[in-house]
Amino acid sequence: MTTAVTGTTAARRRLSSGLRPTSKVLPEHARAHNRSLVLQQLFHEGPTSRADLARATSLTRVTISDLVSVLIAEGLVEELGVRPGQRVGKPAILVGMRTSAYQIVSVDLTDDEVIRGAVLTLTGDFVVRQSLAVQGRSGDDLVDLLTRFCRGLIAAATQPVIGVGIGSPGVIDAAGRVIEAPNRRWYDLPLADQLTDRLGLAVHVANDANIAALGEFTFGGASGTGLLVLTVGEGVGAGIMVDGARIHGHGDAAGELGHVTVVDDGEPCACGRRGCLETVLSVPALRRAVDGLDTDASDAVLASVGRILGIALAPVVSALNLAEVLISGPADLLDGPLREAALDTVRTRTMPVIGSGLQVRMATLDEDVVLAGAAVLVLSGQLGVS
Amino acid sequence: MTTAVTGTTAARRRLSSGLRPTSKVLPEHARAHNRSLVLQQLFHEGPTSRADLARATSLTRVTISDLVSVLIAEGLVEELGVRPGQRVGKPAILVGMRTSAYQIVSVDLTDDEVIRGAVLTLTGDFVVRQSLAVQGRSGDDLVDLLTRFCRGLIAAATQPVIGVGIGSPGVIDAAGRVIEAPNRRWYDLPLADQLTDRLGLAVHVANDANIAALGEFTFGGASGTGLLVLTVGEGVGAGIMVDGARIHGHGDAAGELGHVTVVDDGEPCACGRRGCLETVLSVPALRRAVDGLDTDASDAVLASVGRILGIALAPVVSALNLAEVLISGPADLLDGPLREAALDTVRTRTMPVIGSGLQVRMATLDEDVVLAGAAVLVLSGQLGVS
DNA sequence: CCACTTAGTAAAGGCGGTCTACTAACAAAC
DNA sequence: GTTTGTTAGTAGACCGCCTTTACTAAGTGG
Repeated sequence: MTTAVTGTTAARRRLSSGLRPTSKVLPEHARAHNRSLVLQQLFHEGPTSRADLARATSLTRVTISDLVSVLIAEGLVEELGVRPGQRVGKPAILVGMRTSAYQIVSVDLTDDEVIRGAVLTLTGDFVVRQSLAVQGRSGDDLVDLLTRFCRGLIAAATQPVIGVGIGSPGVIDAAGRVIEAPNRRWYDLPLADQLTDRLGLAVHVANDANIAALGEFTFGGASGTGLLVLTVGEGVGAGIMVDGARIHGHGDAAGELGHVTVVDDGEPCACGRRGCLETVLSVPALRRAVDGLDTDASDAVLASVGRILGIALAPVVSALNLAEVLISGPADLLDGPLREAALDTVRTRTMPVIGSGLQVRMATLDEDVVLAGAAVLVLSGQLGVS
Repeated sequence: MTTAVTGTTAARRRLSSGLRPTSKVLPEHARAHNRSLVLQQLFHEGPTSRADLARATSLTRVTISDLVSVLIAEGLVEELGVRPGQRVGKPAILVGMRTSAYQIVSVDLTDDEVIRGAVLTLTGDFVVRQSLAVQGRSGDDLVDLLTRFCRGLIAAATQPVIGVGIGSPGVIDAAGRVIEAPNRRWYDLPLADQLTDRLGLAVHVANDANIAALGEFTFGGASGTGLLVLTVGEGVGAGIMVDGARIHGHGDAAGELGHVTVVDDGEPCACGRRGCLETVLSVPALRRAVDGLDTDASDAVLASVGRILGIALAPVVSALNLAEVLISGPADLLDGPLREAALDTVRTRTMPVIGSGLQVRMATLDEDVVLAGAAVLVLSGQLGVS
């Protein structure tokens, strides 16, 4: 039964929608993309022959040879001799990324009192660590201090530095402009641009909790198609990757989970409201809650916090169809009844399709997540690798 | 005070992470991209001169002329004569997209009992509507019926059809393969490919609730950088756009909000669990809840559902830093105390940065959201426009 | 030793953009 | 009425990027 209703329903459409900033693409951008493809392959699969690169990227051997020769000339890639193991045909010459020939400078501004920094190889191995007391500095003073700190790290690097990555609390846009970071008294500050000028080196800046997800994705082997990394410290933050990309959000404030109300009429929060996730899940709050309790009682408390967390996570996990939730912070508090209760709660509060495949586990990079994430920021910004 | 801690912390990294399917880019892809850029501009801004297109895209006038001449040859674009209004210099010739010279076929499979379809112009105006009783068909039978229905719509089109868009319940991957749609008895069915073969036309298939977000984005003027469209009908679903892209999720099941537990020990749900969002927010549930109540009592009930919804949405809004939540469904139930309570609840349960900019309003496309969204699927798949 | 296989390179060709230089068509100034 | 200046659009030369085709190089296996 086919009802034909030739209609003239006037569409009430507003076609002139917001910004659509997609910009033009030139052949040279295609080249850059393919170049990144080669580096990505070498980065993740290790030494590979040109022919194999061609097969993996579906580019021709000719193009690969050309790209590789440029990368070799730049010093990013080197020939590693013939591939061992006998096969038919001409033996392949392996080429590999010179992951220890360049280094990355990473800075973690999460802590209010101390700047932590490191020099890393391209594979995320730590070469040098430094830290510096903030001593109450903020605003421009802090930028100056940060600049000096970066210079020190760059000087401490034992190989050429390809860029500087910085993870900071606050709302930071995709260009590395700090929209607001109250604790640092930074408002509408083009931090990445300023530091790029001062250091003469590419500087990338992003929210600390957000890039923790990048760190776990690239160096922790986490999902990428559906990952939430919950950073539990003085406060609670989150970084999310879905469909292979980091989520920024409408106002670049994605991941601000710490101040979602989770307890009605709960404890007062530093933000002025009550019952925020931070009032139960931050490290100080947890320490206070379990202080002086025996194991059983403490486990019960931690499990109850885990259930609260699970209730808050369930809608997020469902909405985004996440594959993994990683928790980053002190394992003695988080990696036990709390984590298990959170997982159970999310599972029971979501449909099987969503919950059954979900993992809730501890982050693998511990207190280095943010430094690792900042390194990924540089890797992906400078080399297109992550 | 700089503490140098030259470290050898062995990174416990697992670089060989999951799939990284980014594929090669050729100059012709760049061409296609730039072509879409031109169409996008014409689609949203209306008739434009070649010179203005060049300025808007930052391509050169030469390139624009070339692209436009191809588009004219294809019949997608036409010259519209000299731009009215005197200015210095040679008068510009306006070119515009021939939005009514081509049509789109859209199908909405949301309803279990009736297939709804339409022929639309490229700007989303309805030209023809048809519907067809399902009469209990499912599985391959339903595919056959759907095929015939599409043929009928294509025949009913008054202009050449550029593609077919289909919105269906269930889990559907990016290639239009139905992973599972239990109500249709479709499991692991390459629906888009099959129909493309049978119809000889590009067919795009995606989850109905997911593409509702696309529809509201393109034809409803919604955000695109942070949008959640909640579809309330027999069930409850959602579609999400963040950072300009639709979210698919790890298992292509993003947006499955209907079966998140929101009431502890609540009503039993069709899914076998209890207290799912659907048990309080679906249209049948709402109708039952307000049946026979006077206005005040009914408003109170609706507001309480709104609060429940707000509690579930708050973590999602925070995590994604959404700009808008649109509710699609019967306005008499949804657009009153329910919507207002939901907005209030989200505002009070999130930090000001997140909640203050948030809008919670009714969707603008009513029961045509899914058809509109399916049209956007085609527009964006075939022309790169949305 | 010779066929076969695989790796890598060289040369020619096609596509896609830019840059430069041109013509076309108007307004305003003299 | 001519000149000047501005803007729109096009033609040709050029460069970058990838492909196709054809080649050389270097091994295995009969």
